[in-house]
Amino acid sequence: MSKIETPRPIRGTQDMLGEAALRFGAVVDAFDRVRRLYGFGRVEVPVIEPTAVFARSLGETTDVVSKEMYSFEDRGGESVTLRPEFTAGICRAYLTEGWQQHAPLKIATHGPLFRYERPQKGRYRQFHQLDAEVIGSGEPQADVELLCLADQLLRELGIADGVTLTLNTLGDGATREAWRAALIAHFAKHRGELSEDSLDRLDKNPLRILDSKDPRDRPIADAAPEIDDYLSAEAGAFFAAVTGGLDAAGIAWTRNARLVRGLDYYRHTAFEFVTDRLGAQGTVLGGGRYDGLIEALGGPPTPAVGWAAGIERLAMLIDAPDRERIDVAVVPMGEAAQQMALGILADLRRAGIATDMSYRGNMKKRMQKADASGAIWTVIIGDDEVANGEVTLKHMADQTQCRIRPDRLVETLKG
RNA sequence: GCGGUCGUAGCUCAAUUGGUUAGAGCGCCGGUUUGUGGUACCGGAGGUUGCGGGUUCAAUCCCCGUCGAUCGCCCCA
Repeated sequence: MSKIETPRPIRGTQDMLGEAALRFGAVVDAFDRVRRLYGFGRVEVPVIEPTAVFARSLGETTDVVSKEMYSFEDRGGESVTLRPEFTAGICRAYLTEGWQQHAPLKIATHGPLFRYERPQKGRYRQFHQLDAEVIGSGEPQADVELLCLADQLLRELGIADGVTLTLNTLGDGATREAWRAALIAHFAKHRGELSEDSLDRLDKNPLRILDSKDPRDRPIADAAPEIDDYLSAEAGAFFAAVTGGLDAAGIAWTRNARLVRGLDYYRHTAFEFVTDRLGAQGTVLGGGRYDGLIEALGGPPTPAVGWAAGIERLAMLIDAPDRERIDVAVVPMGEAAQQMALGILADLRRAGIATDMSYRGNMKKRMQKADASGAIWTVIIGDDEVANGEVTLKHMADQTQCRIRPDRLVETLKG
């Protein structure tokens, strides 16, 4: 008989147990708490979408679409894709599910996303994000509110001190086109001096040359035309309203005129919360305004703004959460005690007291497990207790114990 | 997709210039204690040194390939 080979996990996926899972959960819990405080409703959208949802919204030429998507034909012959981001799917739902009637719609979600990339620490093929969006609002207050939400989330996670909000404007459509044309003209003049990567970007994504790390590109990028020189009055006023709102809310920010977006649908506000504690994966939360996206999906002109944050990266930054512990461990000895224990176990749990009982083991084993579980109390049941209709309640830390009637347990433990 | 580093028990790491039964701590299991945990002591299980080739009398160590992790690039949150 040949040995059966255990299948390996797929590259870039994670299995989480113990602290890793607790960290992940702590991030999600904080997000869910804070999003309620801001009146952002929870939504769920599919993990799988027609490929066109992403191809249209992200742009056919972007790396995400051209080489990083998990796309395949389903059994019916339709090209489908595991979502590489949230925004496009949410906008599709906004159009196809009649969510337009709720505009401006403040919504939040979280879950797994998929990109076929080379894995690194904090970068996985199945990764997870938090996501918050305001759809159907062109007011700068929406941008400000989303940034406040992000800021408060980072504060509640205890990582705001190591993180900086960097902010930029990409202007409105006209601004962006004029600036983009000026950038292309500028970079084209220096074609011979640019890195190979940037020559490639010149065709596909010229804005990206601005934040190139290649030393050959830096002087050229630093000498490039500034967005501010192309900003329309309206776009300038919009940005001023956003920064003014942040100042009023007491949120620190720094302007980064080199901050751009890879995806074509962004307008006006672009922002990233960055840290230097995660190496190359320094962006912890990022987003911006994407007024052009819903039209790209065939919908009416609809302003929208949103952000996403990598749960894995946030989970690496927070302090380790306290481990989960139970209140009571039940320790029965013998058949009769076991039956009595099952009743007590059910009663305590129904009363909201976290209670556990080992499936097997002698008393010593069970006490060891009770201790390891972090239980504050143990309920010990042996032949004596069964005979008297009582149980022994022991406080683990004090090592004190007393006999008590089972129907008094809930009251005693809660008091 | 490109370049660098790394891959030894469940985990963190050892193993003299390539040399014979690959070690330790933690963890796990059992015992000292058949109605009492945390500490202590004793004992045990657990490795085809990631996988596949090659060089050599001999490979954890050298070479090639492959898979994986990691760092940077690319991309992106």
